[in-house]
Amino acid sequence: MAKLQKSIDKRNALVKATIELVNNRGFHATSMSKIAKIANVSPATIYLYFENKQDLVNKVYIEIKKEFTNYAFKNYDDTYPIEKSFKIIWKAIADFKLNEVQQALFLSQCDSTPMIDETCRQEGLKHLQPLIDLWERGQKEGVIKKMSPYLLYAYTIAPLSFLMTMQERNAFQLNDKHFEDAYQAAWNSIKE
Amino acid sequence: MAKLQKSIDKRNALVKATIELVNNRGFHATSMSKIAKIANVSPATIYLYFENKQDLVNKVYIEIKKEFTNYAFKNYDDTYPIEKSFKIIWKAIADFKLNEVQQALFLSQCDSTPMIDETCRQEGLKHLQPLIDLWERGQKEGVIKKMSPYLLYAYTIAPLSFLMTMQERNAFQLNDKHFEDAYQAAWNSIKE
Amino acid sequence: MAKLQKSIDKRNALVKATIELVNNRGFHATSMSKIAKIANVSPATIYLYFENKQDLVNKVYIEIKKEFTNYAFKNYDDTYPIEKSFKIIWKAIADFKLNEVQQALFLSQCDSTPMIDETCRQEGLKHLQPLIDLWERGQKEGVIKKMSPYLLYAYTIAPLSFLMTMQERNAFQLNDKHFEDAYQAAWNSIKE
Amino acid sequence: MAKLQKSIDKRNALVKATIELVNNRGFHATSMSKIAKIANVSPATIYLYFENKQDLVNKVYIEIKKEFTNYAFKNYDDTYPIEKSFKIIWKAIADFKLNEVQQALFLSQCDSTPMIDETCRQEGLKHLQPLIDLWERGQKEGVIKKMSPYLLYAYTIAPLSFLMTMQERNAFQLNDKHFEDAYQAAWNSIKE
DNA sequence: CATGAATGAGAGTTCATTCAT
DNA sequence: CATGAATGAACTCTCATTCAT
Repeated sequence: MAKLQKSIDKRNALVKATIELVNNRGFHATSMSKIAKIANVSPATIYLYFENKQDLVNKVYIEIKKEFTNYAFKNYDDTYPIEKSFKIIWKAIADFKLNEVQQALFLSQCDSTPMIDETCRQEGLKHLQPLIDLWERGQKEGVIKKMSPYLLYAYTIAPLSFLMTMQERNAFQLNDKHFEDAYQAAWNSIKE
Repeated sequence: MAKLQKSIDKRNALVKATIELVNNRGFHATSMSKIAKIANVSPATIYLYFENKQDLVNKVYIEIKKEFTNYAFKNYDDTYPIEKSFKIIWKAIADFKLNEVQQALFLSQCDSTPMIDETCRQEGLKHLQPLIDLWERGQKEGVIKKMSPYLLYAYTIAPLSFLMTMQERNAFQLNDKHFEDAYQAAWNSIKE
Repeated sequence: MAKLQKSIDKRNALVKATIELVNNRGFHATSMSKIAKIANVSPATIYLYFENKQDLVNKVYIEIKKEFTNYAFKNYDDTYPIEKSFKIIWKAIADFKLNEVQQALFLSQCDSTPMIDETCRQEGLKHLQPLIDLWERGQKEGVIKKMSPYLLYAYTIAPLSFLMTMQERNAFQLNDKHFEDAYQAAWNSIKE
Repeated sequence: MAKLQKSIDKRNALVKATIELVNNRGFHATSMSKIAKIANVSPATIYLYFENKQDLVNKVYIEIKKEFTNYAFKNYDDTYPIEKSFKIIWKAIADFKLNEVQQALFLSQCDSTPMIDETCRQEGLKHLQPLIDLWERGQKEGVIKKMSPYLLYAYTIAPLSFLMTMQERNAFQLNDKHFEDAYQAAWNSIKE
């Protein structure tokens, strides 16, 4: 195998191991040596790819956040009407949270604890702009309620994080009906 | 001062210190000696009141959760009509998250990380039963959509946690208009 | 044994172990765990008495330097004539270097490497003032050559460090005749 | 450029980097990778020229020591009278310590710490033989005091190391007058 | 000849917890 | 009831060294 590929593989293994451990045990119980063991490398090797533990978790956060936003807007086309556009994005985000559970859980934990540098968090937010823009257009067209985008986010996207967490903890199982109900609830809460 | 009172004061100081540190630095950066220092006691003293670190954080979680549910239902009276009842509870919960920010933030962090024992989390959930019951009645009366209570919670209460976190990070400032918008969004998402 | 005494004993054991290791292996090969092992305490215990490794070695340096100057001036009385005074101090210093070999070697190593903070070194120098003053008086009385005190020190005290090091390395053995020769050489190099 | 020359250049760069780091940071803070970085080579390259870290510092020591003795005796001619000969050698040594400060500081640090193998130190001493011989002749002619060569060295050469260190630390600045004073002090301490 | 990637071992330091007082 | 001192274990991170290329 090419040297470069081996490098990429190792880095990926480290990222994966970090996510897995933080999700299952929490950041406080995620040590560099555990990460190394799961990724099948020496602890010292981590420091070839990341400056230190904080840098590791920061970079993982940013990368996963980028994956998330790419996923969210992958089918989005701003020529569609507002509600259709919103539905496409909302479903994509819901899909991400249900299919890429590990990544989504990791983001959720980062977003509600002080384990990530503030600057990284800001960085991660930028890529949501298309959704904000869509909402603004929707408000101008009188299709969407005139509320702060924070409220719009709180009532359409944030609930998905909650549901994903519950599902992960086996509290309940999301089925197609739930999924449809959830979309209706989201749309009802923001439509004019 | 009575000996008993001094004991209670110390325990309270420990609980407060734990919340403060977990909120500001995160669980991973909250050490027993830091807690002791902030609470103005010796590290050894913690072990007079709590078995170990896990027990400390578990007990703090349960206590705050109890405060939270007491607060949520303090004005609730199950003879009122459904929507009025829901509004009372929702507003109480919103008040808690806006006024008792430290406690609410702590709960939020506990609920989205593996820092609390699963049994404690279950324990914490039980006290929400009156709200579940209210929803069930509402559904029977045809006032509230026939959705899983997890969905109802996701779309009415979970958004408040998100908004509180944003407010805490100075991302935005909740005013009365937001507050009213938020209630409408919550109600719209679950009303039949 | 009293608690305080046990504390003092532990600190002393740490200081002694540090000197021993730095002398025999060098600063680069003196690890905190080796120090702890020789002092018969846990590595963590070191940090009850010293902030970190640098602080440990800084403090040891300053303490030994103080012992050294106390020793140097213990029989000194500034009413004696210049040469008698000088001889008393010189002999005291020579005695220190020959009798308190470990301490003297440690100082010597600190003084010719960058292992000590510059401020500590300055601090250590202050206590030599009486010797500087004596030389100045001697120069005014025309008994001592009008040279920089650095030169006076270089030709009277510095040679003793060299001889001590040689003796420690078993290169040669200082006897009474050497001792007398050395004093004469020192005095000849600075007398008017 | 010839391949051989490039090799020599690399080795020289390594030697220079080692001296620089040991002088400025101390042996304890001089790592192989830092040496490599400053010398602009890969860490692995060091091991093409030196067996390991100890071998590197040993060899640098011996080489600089050889430069030092070459310098010391470069104008020496054993047909001159004793004092003239001594003066020539002393001034050469003083010149070395003032002009080749980096080399001289490195030797000084090696000579007062256990960072060099004992055998290397012995090796380094051998080349001083002409000075020892000169002193012996001087003693036979009754020009130089009948003292151990260790004492003669201690009072003529060792002070120069002290002065050089002080100058390097900006404690004071050697001028021509100091230089002359120093020679007189040296000679006075050993002349019959 | 030269290297960047890799690593086991060990560095300094902090931790949760205990215990004599 | 309360403590400061003490510690073994574990932490993050760096080191000297090796090896496939």
